[in-house]
Amino acid sequence: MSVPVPPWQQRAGRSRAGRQPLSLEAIVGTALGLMDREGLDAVSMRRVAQELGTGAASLYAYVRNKSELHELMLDLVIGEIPVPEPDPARWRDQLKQIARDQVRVFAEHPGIAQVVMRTPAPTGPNALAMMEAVLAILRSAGLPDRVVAFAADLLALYPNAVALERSAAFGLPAEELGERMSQVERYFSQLPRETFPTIVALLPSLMAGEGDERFEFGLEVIMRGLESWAG
Amino acid sequence: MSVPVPPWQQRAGRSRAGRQPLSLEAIVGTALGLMDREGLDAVSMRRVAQELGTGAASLYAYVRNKSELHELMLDLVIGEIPVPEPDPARWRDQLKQIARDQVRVFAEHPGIAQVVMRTPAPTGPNALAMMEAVLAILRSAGLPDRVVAFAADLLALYPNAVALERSAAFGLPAEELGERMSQVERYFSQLPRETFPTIVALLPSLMAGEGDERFEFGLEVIMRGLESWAG
DNA sequence: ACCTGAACACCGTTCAAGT
DNA sequence: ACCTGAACACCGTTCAAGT
Repeated sequence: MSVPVPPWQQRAGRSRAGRQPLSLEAIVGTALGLMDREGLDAVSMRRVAQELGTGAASLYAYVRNKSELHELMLDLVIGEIPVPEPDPARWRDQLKQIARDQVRVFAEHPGIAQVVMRTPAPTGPNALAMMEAVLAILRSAGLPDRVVAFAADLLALYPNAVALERSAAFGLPAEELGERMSQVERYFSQLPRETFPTIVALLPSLMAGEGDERFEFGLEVIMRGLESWAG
Repeated sequence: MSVPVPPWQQRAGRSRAGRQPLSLEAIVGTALGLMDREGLDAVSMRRVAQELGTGAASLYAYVRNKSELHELMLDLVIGEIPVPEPDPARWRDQLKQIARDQVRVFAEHPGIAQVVMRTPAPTGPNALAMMEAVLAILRSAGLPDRVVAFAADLLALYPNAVALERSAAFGLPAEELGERMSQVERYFSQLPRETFPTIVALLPSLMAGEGDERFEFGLEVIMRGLESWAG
């Protein structure tokens, strides 16, 4: 039972020396893969290190702390969002499409939305490239500088918030979420009409609409609002 | 050094029996106080129990798990947001004021914004009362039912997201945040003009505007967007 | 019914010691 | 310079045992 492992088998498979040398890229990539498979909570320093065949302490040679690791993961994900060439004639469509792509890419990496809201101002290279494009598109629409700056904020915040809302669902197992939603619907339909007349009256509309329909509505509200400042 | 504590002093001060009997109200209130003083991360089952002079296991007689505790805290906070009587003539102002009050109240309880985005659909009594009021105001504006339902979503999401963004800042000590912001500004001003022409050109506007000014802009965008559906 | 201590299986981060 | 094991001070939740 306690036969020593022969040297040529030691640290096989998961060995850091055997598989891949420790590097920032390997750490961030491993962390991202772990998050994709098991969610953000699984991305602990210990688990990431374990996947790389080392101990948690070794990671601190490459990242200051766990939130720095999170921010590096975020920029990698932002890099997957396509960045269009600004076309002044299609500014509304282009901004909407970026927002849609962002929600889609974030949905492919459940957990990253939790990171983005904790990051005061994403400044990775991919975040900067995205910011440059959004600002250029808004500017080409003939909006005043200050409106451009504030609108860029709003246009980042909204898809982030929607992705975050959706990823909260991903935290739970699918059946638990479905159960919760039908519980909510049942609960709403039993509310006293005297105290909550509007909720009861609007119940069908409140439950209607897939996620995408609601998201598209929000995008359209923002676009119509922004248009009112366009010259 | 190891003199036994006399019986009449045992469990004094923090004693559950002496101070307050264990109850759902006591648990949620203690948890909220702890969050206000030390942030959401401090609200562990163990810390809350410690403040009540008991062990973590005892809390499980009152709440299913930590996230149920979080949701109870959330409804208590939502209860602090003033709910207006719907006045059809002032629907824009009323909706804006609710959004402002929500951001203000959430700012008084840093950490609660993190809870709200993890809660699929807040259904506490205070959340329901707020929802009823928002739906009634939107309906009185003459918006179609489906627009009312979707707009209520959007009008909850936006202040939540803004509060969350601001509370991320509260996680860090104040000087660290200030340092980070000026680091960002310095970094932005050093970006190559060829690669990031729009960021560099808009730098003053990007850095301008207090939080409230940006928040008010977003509210105005949403209101102007919604108006385009009003009959 | 309500409460408890102890246990289980985890955390992030630091640090002295090794190569 | 890079890496490591061990330690420190924590977690949420379960469970058998007590009152």
